[in-house]
Amino acid sequence: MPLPVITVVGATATGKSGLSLRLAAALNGEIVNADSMQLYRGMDIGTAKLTETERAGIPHHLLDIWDVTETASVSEYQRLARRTIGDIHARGRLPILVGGSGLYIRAVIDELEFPGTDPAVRGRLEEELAAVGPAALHARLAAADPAGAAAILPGNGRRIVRALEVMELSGRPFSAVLPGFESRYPVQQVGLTLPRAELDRRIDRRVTGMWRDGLVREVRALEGRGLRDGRTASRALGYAQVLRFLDGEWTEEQAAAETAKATRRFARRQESWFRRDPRITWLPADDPAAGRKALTMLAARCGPLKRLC
RNA sequence: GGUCAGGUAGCUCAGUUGGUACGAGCGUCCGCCUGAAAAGCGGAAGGUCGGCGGUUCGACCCCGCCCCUGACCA
Repeated sequence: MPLPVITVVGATATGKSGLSLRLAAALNGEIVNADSMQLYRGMDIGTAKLTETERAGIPHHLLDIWDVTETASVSEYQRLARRTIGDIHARGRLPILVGGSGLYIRAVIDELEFPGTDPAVRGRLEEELAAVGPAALHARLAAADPAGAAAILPGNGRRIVRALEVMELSGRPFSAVLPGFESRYPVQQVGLTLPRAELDRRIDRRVTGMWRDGLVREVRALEGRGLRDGRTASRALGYAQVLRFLDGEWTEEQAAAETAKATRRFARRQESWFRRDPRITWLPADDPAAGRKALTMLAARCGPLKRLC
């Protein structure tokens, strides 16, 4: 019989970390990070990673496992997270998956399979993309896999390349592996929401705080460890903007303003991603009783809490 | 007080030498999404073209007056 998993999701700055601590303490839980950028070592301030003290003795998993030069991989994350969840279950405790990276969450809790990748094939397709543009590649995809092409907009070069790569490597249409919402674990998902105005205020406050806490210094240090070569890490919110400041392209004030702007945009995308998952139960993040309500909700859904759902 | 420039979408600006505003970027809202996902891609809604009068079949574009902004001169 499969064992349960709790998730805490929602846009950035809604208080997921805080809620997860509360749930972990009350439910004999351990926290599994599902934030794609907190996976990186040394990216602390800009990712609002909980400090050791803030973690309050509650075990946190999958933080600081990648070097900033490594390209992120959902597939690798999926493997690690599932193994971690298995370990937590084996200890008789409750895994709480927390983060704002929607695809990462789904990769863990749903039946998603990621066909392999091949640097040579990928590289060749990317060169081709640069040469002929996305429309031509999209046409080719449409000819081979109409359903797959329909799921990707013609301007989205990156995803077209991946679809062609999957077809070339697997010999199957890309559309053969598109997912539904089939949970792999009995999962209870808690989502935190905020009114836009309040969300934006919190984002501004958070960005200001990051600058005050030394984000620029952190980026400088990471630069020495190859941040600029990192395909994923160098594009992270805050980090990308500080790099442009260090390049003299932007003033420091501009970099901060652009970070807040990009973060607002990101938060909209997160909401739109999570919104369509019907399994999520949403709670207002600005409700002081949100934590208690989450626990009540979980208790109602799962029966006596001691039995872990 | 005078001269000049300018007042067009929430913002920054294009544009028509008079014939229903082709607008663009940003913002906003919405959506998409399987090995880069804090990435990538798309759609929509927004305008009495500063105000009032005049000329004209017809004015955002011409004329007059007024208001506002900026620069310069006094």
